[in-house]
Amino acid sequence: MERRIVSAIEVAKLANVSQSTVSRVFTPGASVSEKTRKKVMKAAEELKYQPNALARGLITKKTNMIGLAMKDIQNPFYHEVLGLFTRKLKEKGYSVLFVYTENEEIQQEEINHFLEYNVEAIIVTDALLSSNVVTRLTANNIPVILFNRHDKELMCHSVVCDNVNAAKRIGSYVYGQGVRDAVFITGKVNTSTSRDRQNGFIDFFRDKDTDITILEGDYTYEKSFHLTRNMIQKGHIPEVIFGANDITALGALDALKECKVEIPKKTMVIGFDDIKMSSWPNYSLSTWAQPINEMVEKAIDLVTLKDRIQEPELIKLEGKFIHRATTK
Amino acid sequence: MERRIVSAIEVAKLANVSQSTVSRVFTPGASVSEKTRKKVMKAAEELKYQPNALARGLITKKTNMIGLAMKDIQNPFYHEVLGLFTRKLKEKGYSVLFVYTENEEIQQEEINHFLEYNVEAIIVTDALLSSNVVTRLTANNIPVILFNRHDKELMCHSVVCDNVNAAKRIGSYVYGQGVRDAVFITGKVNTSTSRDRQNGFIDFFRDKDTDITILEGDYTYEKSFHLTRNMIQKGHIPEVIFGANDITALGALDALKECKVEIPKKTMVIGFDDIKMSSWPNYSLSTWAQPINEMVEKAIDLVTLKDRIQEPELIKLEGKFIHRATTK
DNA sequence: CTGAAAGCGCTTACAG
DNA sequence: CTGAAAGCGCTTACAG
Repeated sequence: MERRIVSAIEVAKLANVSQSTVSRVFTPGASVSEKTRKKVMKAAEELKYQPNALARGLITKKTNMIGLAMKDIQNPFYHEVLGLFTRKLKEKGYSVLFVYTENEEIQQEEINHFLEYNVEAIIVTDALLSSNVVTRLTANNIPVILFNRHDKELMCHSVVCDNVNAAKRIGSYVYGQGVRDAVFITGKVNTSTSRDRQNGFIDFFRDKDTDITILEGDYTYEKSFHLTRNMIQKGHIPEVIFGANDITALGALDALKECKVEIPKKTMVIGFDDIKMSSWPNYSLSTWAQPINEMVEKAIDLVTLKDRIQEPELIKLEGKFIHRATTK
Repeated sequence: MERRIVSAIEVAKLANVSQSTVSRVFTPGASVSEKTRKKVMKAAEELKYQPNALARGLITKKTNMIGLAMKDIQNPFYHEVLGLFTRKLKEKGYSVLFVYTENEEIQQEEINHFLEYNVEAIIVTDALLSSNVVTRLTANNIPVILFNRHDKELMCHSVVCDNVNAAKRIGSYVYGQGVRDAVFITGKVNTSTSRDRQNGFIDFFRDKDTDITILEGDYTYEKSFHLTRNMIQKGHIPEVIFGANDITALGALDALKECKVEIPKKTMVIGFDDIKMSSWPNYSLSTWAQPINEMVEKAIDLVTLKDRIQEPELIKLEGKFIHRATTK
């Protein structure tokens, strides 16, 4: 049994107009008389007609599809991001062609996928692209947007939270609380987010009388949990642990709890992202909330606005500190 | 600047063959001489040619796109499900057209979206469809698969974990541990998953000397947390709390902890799904692991196998109990 | 405002 | 094994 597609021709016959007219009825802005429009709509309804987006895309070269690539990780932050993108793109009439990638870098294979379907832009979140992939895409006039990542080498747009500044302000806050022994647990060190947060934090303390210890994590809960526990078992109990993201901070928090360290009295814990779980009573983690609504909107603007910016643009947004039970 | 698409014609010119031949080179199984194939491939490489999936889909009526619809919820279980679907579908050469829906029921609007792009099947997870939407889809010969939901009224396939039986076995386990006072916290009561788990649990205890209390939750952590805390504050501390899913159980667990109830000595806690967080040391939640790998595979088989089953099929898979720190 | 016609980039019988 | 041609379902100048 073949899938039967009702075409504009059938509607045209039923409505006694030409196929062109049917097409016009379904093209916003085309001139059709009200009478004709009604006649056509009635026939279309009857036949359950629906314009074929493929045929339309073929001729207009506007597919209304956006490629979204994401790396497969545990961070619920990206789940929220995905939800926002999908919804807001739909509002603007775009569909999302979705790809999960298992590699740190988006592969040519996945990009080809997008290319075959003629997506109008590619949004990459929590993953990177090699520069020749970007070059190729840009040559094809397909804008690429890095979300929550940036890379100076790459000729593409980026939308990020101002991680450096956020980390500085966190540093300033804990210093004000009297902290003289701080730990930063990194995420994956090759990510700009982890680097920026680390640099901002260190930078604030540059000429202060505070010890900063950097522990190399990988954005997983488990790694962070073990790093923290090891540190405590070696006798080092810092006054604050700042995790490169919430998941990292949560791992540290649980390790502290297991070791019966008083929180926040003895040790404060701060994360980054403000994922849903951080607000759970059991955790009540202080964290930096990324302004993901605005971030997603900016990203979408970059791909949908009429006159696209050609120069790679780096958009930084602020966000804010959320004070909960793990800070004084 | 227009997006320029390299077409088969350009490749044909460069390789000195007809456009049909170029097409054949890119059609698996078509007969082309090795010599011609090489010549064409070389030209294609040079021009960075890529067959246009839209044009191909238009003529073959095989778009290789699968529509995936999901409701916007906090449960990381669905994040894992999404990841598995995307990866496994890609392996089989399918793309995923993704839609998040905010409503309990997938709307006509979203389905139209899928229809316009001529998806070959629609997979719906954690959401429902109205029966006339399904009828319309089936009439168009587009198979619909409910994942982790089922509905007898609907003429579509379903892939679920055998929730009734799993809940029975959980009942049997805790009864064996001497439990005579059990609480079940439901999820959204209009979901088959919550209903089945509840029914299985109750069913096991039908003629046993055990009190069963049903608390109506909604699959959120917060609701479950408050339900549990209220119950404890009223003086009712049951011997086991079985949550309709892990998030629900986690909410209950945190409430118990806050009230200093000994776990699992005084009260055991059991969830359902085995999301990643359940294995975190701080929680170490006992739960029922759904066999999501197999479930996803079965679902994909249903849509990709050559001779599709016409009769709506309900596939039930077992899964297994994961014993952790919240049970004796 | 409306119709006839060309064309988007492909696949696939049909010949040879 | 290969080419010429028809056609998938649409949009869009071009006339009228």
